[in-house]
Amino acid sequence: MRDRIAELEVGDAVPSERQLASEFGVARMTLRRAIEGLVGEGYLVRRAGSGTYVAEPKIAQRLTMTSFSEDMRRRGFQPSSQTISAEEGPAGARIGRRLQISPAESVLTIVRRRLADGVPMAIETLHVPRQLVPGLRGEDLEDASFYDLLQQRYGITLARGEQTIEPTVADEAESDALEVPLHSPALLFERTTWTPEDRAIEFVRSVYRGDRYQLVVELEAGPPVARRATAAETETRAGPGTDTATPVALAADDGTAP
Amino acid sequence: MRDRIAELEVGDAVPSERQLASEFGVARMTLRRAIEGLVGEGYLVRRAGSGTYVAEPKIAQRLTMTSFSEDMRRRGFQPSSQTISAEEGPAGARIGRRLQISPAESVLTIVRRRLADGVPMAIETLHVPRQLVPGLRGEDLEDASFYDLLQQRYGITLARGEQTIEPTVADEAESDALEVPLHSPALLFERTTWTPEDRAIEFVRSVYRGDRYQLVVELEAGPPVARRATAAETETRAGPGTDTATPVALAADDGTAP
DNA sequence: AAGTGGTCTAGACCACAGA
DNA sequence: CTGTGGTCTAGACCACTTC
Repeated sequence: MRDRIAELEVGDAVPSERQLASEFGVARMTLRRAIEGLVGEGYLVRRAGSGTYVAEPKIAQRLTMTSFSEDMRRRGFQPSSQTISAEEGPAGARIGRRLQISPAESVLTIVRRRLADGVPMAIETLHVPRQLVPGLRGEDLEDASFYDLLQQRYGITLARGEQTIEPTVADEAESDALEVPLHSPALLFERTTWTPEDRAIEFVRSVYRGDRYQLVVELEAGPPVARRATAAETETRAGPGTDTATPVALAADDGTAP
Repeated sequence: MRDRIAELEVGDAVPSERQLASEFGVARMTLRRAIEGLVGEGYLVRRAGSGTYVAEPKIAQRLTMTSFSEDMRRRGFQPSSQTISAEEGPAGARIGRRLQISPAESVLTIVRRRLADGVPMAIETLHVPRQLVPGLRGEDLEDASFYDLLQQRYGITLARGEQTIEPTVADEAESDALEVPLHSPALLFERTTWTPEDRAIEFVRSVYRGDRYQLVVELEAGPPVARRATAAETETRAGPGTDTATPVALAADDGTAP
């Protein structure tokens, strides 16, 4: 199915469900579910009564765990990367806790400067349990992709992550590296990433300069007004109480009704 | 279906699909789709081979356009709100552009201080086209919900919004109101919200104090490695190039495969 | 072994788009 | 009017959980 639509241009109509079903030798309902998946991923758009079409590449094609490089390209910049330092040592209490390993276990710490069109955008400090990436050196990450390396050299795939975002100001080292004045506004990101088996792979701390980096987020109205009202809930919460939307901003685009 | 599961406790097993189907007098496939919807909304969880269960109320029950109040309650605080000022006047170029109205059209501007457990958390400046909310006064929003007002008094529902997030530092007025030192790190949110008919309803500018407010975001791996590769794309983009995940952080939880 | 969700089939009727 | 997607039906087999 993916191969089939790969041949089409944006805006082209996909053959009808009935036609594709007989072409693939499956029932229409079965083919329908395949299309549903592709619609959910943003590759196709349905128009009732008319047909199914190849979708415009979305500005935010399901922004899930996008890489720095891909994000920058989408914004129209040429991404690059400089490894500043690479060290190895015991995790310590804080990093150990984040990576769910013993504080004594060895951790590889790599600091990279990320640039867009040659302009420094962020300082990224990456911590990885050493035993997960034997042989990895700092230079391996020069202008390269850590996630690709994980996948290709170590066979590690990532499933999910949790990230916190908070404002900060650039300290001396950061303002030097980012080439911004001392105490400039900046965004601090901290992220932990896990494998499908719930093993923590990395803890990353990134400082992005605030004058050049902005998060853009699409909001969607929640499900109907349908709410489950168990006895317990009615006690704890005072009610839905929707007033002005709070900035906790997540887009969920699953193709179903808003 | 919603009524049916409303009677159950968290963790309870829902009757089997076959049973519910005959109970409602529909085919199993039909009932299945109903359940799919509820799973997508986070009310139910399926366990293959075992059954379908009433889900834990999620920490982030589909974080879509959550209100300040609801967000604060979820974080365990008691939200409140103080209207600082309410003025009316021509939109001007900037606000007019954001609200897609003429710069001469009258706009209601309301400044509110948002608190959690009595502690100032944010300063929120709300701009609404006057003609959409005739009779609305600043006091109406004292400890009240703007979205509820829109819905109930004016019959306006909201469909989607777009929001930008960037770091900033508190200026004099902001640091006074937020009770933080001058030039403390803060988050600046700017949001425009639309109705289902694509009419802009509000433009909101919020400054959140950085020491007490943090965004937490769950990341998900994208769709398989399947990518559409049209000729045009191969030219423009240098390739997928996944390296370290960039902080553009959106959770999409639609219950389908990651 | 029985029951569950997951998937598929081969039909059917509907509302709507488009010529 | 024809073709399209949207929805529903009444079965079927599978892999899995649970006892």
